[in-house]
Amino acid sequence: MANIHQVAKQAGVSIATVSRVLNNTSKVSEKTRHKVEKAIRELNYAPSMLGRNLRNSESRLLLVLIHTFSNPYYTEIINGIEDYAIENNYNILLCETDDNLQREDIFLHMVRNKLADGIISMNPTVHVDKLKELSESHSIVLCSDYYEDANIPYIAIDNTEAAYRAVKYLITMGNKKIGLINFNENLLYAKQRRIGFEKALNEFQLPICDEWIHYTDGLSFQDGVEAMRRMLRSKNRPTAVFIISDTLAIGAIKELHAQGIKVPQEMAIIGFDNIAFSSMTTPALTTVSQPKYQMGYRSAKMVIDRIQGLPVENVIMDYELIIRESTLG
Amino acid sequence: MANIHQVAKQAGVSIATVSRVLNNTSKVSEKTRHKVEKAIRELNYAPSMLGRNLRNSESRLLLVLIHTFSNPYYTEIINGIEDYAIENNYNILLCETDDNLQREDIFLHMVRNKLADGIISMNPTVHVDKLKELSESHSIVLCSDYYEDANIPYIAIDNTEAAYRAVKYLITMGNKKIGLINFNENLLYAKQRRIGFEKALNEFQLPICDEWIHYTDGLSFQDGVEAMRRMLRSKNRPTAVFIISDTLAIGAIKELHAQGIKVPQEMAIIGFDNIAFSSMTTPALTTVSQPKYQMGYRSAKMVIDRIQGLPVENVIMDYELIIRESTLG
DNA sequence: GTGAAAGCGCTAACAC
DNA sequence: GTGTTAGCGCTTTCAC
Repeated sequence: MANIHQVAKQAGVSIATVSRVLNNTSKVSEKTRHKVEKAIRELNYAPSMLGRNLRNSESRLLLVLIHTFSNPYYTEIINGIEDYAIENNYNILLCETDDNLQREDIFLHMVRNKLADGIISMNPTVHVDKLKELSESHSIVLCSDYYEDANIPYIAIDNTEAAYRAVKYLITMGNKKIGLINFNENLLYAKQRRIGFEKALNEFQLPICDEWIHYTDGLSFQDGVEAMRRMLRSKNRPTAVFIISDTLAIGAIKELHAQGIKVPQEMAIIGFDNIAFSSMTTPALTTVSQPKYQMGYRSAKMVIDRIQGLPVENVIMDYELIIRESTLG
Repeated sequence: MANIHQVAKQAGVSIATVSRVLNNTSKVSEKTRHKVEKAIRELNYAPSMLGRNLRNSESRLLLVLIHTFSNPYYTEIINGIEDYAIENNYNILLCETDDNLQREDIFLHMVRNKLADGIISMNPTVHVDKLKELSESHSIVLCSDYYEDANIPYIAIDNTEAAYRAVKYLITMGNKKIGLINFNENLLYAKQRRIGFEKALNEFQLPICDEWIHYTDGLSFQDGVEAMRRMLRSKNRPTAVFIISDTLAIGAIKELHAQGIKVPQEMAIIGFDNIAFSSMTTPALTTVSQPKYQMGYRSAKMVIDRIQGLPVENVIMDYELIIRESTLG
């Protein structure tokens, strides 16, 4: 493929002029512009980003760190990130870390190697100290999961409040025995949602019963099945359960079906995240919806602002309670 | 951040030697190697991929073209692509085209601009002529959806045969009235699956009834709901339906639930793709499974082989019928 | 085993 | 309005 020299030669101008035409960066006479454009067409020339990026010392690539592609929670966030990125001439590199610290290291190195200009991390298992250190010299933001004292800009919802609202809704529907299926509390959001859960029960002086609280090791459908199975071993059962993620909740409902327990008549279920499939299940799932697209869009803006040296502030977004069949008798 | 010159200076060697240490490319004495490594550590140096890529005139980036992230069919394919890519020091750029030709153009240009070394296209709506032309000078392969006469290497399953097998299974289960929900036949696989469907019915001399064949405009859950709703308007109903994609099938089942029709007792349903959620629905979905991870892994190998100038051949993979509750009385 | 130097393709400062 | 030139950070050929 042709390079800028050949275009310059063909058009009878200097390479500087070709560059000016390409980038519209300073005045070029109509006549020379036409000559250059003609040469570009004739040679089927496309400028090399390799040269441009080296010269500008930027890659215009953003890293998006996630735990796994297959978690549908991320898809809409990624759409938001991508839209803002493309609007601003950036591309995104989706990085799946799979709980693998070595793999995570590869990705974090990419920003040191100038292969990426910034990072949006949605990866709860990330090595916090490394990220913190990297954040001092590079542009990093956290999306939807964050660390309280890390001094890395983040965008998230108020998880405590959202969980509180969800459980309060279950209470106002007449439930007095309310359970919780939660994930590993190493994750800030899991801890916060448990606190919100307890806050609501305390406010209405309802019991917080250990038999009704179960933790999972993962966030998969199967983890939800198993957690509900454990909960159902007890004779004393809650009439409603708050489940920290939709995928877990869908698994829990599957197990309730299997055991012939009617949802919501015998047990109401409320999830969290409003993933696409939560409206497709039978019964459709009541859930807490985060403004996922917006969170992605704004986190992309945050990281690009940081790259350009602009000041960036933490953002707390609004959430919404989506009421569907799994809580409506 | 330090560059190779500063490391060379600090170590008291030439930049050539630093490069040799970095790339292990020719013999360097133990002593100088140590000096260089020490300097690298002291300066916290990381080589710039920008310089390396320009020099080597490669980006080590692969484009993966998909229609939309939110189609869960792709997630496992992408995992396969990513694994092979990372093993071979490539990264992948996921490109969502969203039926937007302009956006597609941006992505196709990236390979001309040297920002990507190759393309794996899984995008059925792609502008075939452009892709064909690009494929003459660049490394492109097609995964799971392909064009018969395009002369672009592809990897896929035998859709006709797979559909035939699925429908034959419905017949052996005793169904004599079998319907089809299909997608736009501009897509080769949609056409092929319809042909397989008809082949099975013809073989057993069963009727192909227009009332039982419905087409959708999209591949979403809601499209499935609506297609089934249309099918149920007719008094004369099939006892089993072959649906071309799991997401559509899950929508169809939702509508059957809503109308109080029991699956599989009153109507058996078989889907296609074996997406993760197809095992989570109630009833769990019988479906045709493609070896998605392997298809991704091998398509990555194909495109990297092409980049390196190796010969590449089309691949037809095996499929599998996964029998679950939606066809088992 | 090591160094000097050319050059990958581009942008931008400077000169005219 | 246009051309000359330096240089972004690296790899590799050619000497020695």
